Amino acid sequence: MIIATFNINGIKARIEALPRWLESTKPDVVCLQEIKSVDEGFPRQLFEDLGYRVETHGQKSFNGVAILSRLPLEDVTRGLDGDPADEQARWIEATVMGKRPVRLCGLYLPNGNPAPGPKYDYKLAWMARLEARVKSLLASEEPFLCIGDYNVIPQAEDAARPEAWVTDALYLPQSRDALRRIVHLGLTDAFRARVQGPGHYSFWDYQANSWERNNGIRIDHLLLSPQAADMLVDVGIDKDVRAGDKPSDHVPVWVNLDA
DNA sequence: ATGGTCGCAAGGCGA
Repeated sequence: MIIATFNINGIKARIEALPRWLESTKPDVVCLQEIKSVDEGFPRQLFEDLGYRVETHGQKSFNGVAILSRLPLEDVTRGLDGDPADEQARWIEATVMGKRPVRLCGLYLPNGNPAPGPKYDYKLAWMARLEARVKSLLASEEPFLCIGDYNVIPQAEDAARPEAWVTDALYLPQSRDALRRIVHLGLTDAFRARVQGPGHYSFWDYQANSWERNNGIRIDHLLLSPQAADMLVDVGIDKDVRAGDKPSDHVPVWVNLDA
């Protein structure tokens, strides 16, 4: 089963590029981030016609996450526990009913810039809530994945120019510590379980010819529970998508799970 | 490099 994460940076702008990638890759399940649309504005018919069930958790203009799935989904929930006042659409969960049911969490972690400041405080608070949710899921002992745009560069090797990010919310020690704390609860970074070394990125800024210069960062991650990690067959980054017509600034990252 | 490029949505914010 191929499960992917893809920050599409606006569903309306990706109305051609997203189906093109789905048709060429045929993933079973995709978590989307930054749909930048309310639920009613999401072009669900387009994806249903391609064989996907569509579950959205949208918001006007900003944020917004969704799950596309060729397999049945059960127990879909929206929103991350821990702050009832939080109205930003950044979290969706569902159980994917394949050979073996897998709990799937799709997330769009806050960017946090500028740091320090209220946006950075929100990022760190959101990561604390994520940590609590992961602890709870681990206690259930069911296989699960937390995948999406984490807006965190885990290590220097995950940036082409780490020195350019030292004061950025994506790379500040507090951000990296918070992510490391979550991973060390017992999760596996699927990409790093299979691929070592520098030069592997999932985002290239639209500005300053970042793509042409390969000035990228790896911030889109698939974290697997121990039971899900045991099912890991393969991983990949669909880098070529960034060179297509009207691309997102992120590319899809995927895992093949024996599930 | 107090810009540079996008998306949403219709001016300015977010990334």
